[in-house]
Amino acid sequence: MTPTPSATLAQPATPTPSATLTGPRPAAARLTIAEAAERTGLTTHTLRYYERDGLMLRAVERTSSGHRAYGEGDLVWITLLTCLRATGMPIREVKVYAELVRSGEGNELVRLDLLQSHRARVLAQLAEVTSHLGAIDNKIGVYTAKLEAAGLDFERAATG
Amino acid sequence: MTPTPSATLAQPATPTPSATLTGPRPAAARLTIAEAAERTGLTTHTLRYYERDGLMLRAVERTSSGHRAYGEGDLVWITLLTCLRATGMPIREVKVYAELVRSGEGNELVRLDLLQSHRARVLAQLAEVTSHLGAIDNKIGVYTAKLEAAGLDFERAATG
DNA sequence: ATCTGCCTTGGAGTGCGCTCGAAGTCAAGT
DNA sequence: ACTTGACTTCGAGCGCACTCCAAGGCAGAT
Repeated sequence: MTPTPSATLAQPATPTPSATLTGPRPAAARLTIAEAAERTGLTTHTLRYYERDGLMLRAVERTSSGHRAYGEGDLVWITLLTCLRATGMPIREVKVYAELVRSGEGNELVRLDLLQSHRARVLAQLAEVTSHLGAIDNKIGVYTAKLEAAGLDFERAATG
Repeated sequence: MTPTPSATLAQPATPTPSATLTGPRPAAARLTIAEAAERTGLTTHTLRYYERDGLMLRAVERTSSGHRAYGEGDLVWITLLTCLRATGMPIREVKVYAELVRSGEGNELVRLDLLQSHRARVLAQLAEVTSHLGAIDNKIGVYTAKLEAAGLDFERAATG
């Protein structure tokens, strides 16, 4: 394939000055945008779009050449984003949540509220979809019965 | 409110020549588009859009003045449309289904296939949403615990 | 030195599903 | 006769969430 993509970035123990910015741990692995895309199931386009749109907690780190370098924390956050988005939270609301988290401690109650009302909406929507699915199941039952009957007719005709 | 809206249309036993077109029954009640909208939960805009877009089985009947007059069959069909749409079937696929039904008997197997693969997709999506909801529930649990702990601290501080 | 390939940016484009507006018709009420 | 209000059509507009493009930068391989 291609040469190791994260050549300049993933030097496991390099004492880069920015290492201390992320935390006390020496140096976490950094991923290129393509790798992050693969891990998260999003496209690179979408990852850039999310960052542009303010859905990330902070700007993603960069290598010396300006390429994005995703850390473990970024991936964890993107995973949460994906949960919220996949359950139907609009981007504008995800953004609100991100802003709350970004602004630090003290608003946990607001965040909880936001998550809980989202949860309620999701439950309602699950119930609705399930009920509509029931109606579709009925329809499927009708067609199945119809075709089974036709099948019997056919069998009778073929056998008789 | 407004005077009886369906004045010209809903004359229960009028032997209008078009009555026989719908079926052997004398005269089914006909609804204005506004009434149909109210019953189905769609807007009048959406009802017209669906018809324009070929989602209806046939053009909705009209009064002498050109107004739409929805019959029971139309409402039943719209209800099915709503089930399909609410479970995430794209309009283009609903259209395919409508075309199958429109083209008469003989393609029941194809219709069944379509409904069953839709059903499978819906089940998959329900599972996905449910699983992501679980992750969100965890997050909610974390915040709840955090706030409960803070609440205890607060209580201790207030009491002590 | 040049080629390859992944990355960067800002901005434009796409697909879906409505949603709305303008201009006009019709029937009933005053 | 005129006003009101619900309806008609056609076509444009909108919000959402991507998705893509053009032009360019940088690093490693040949």
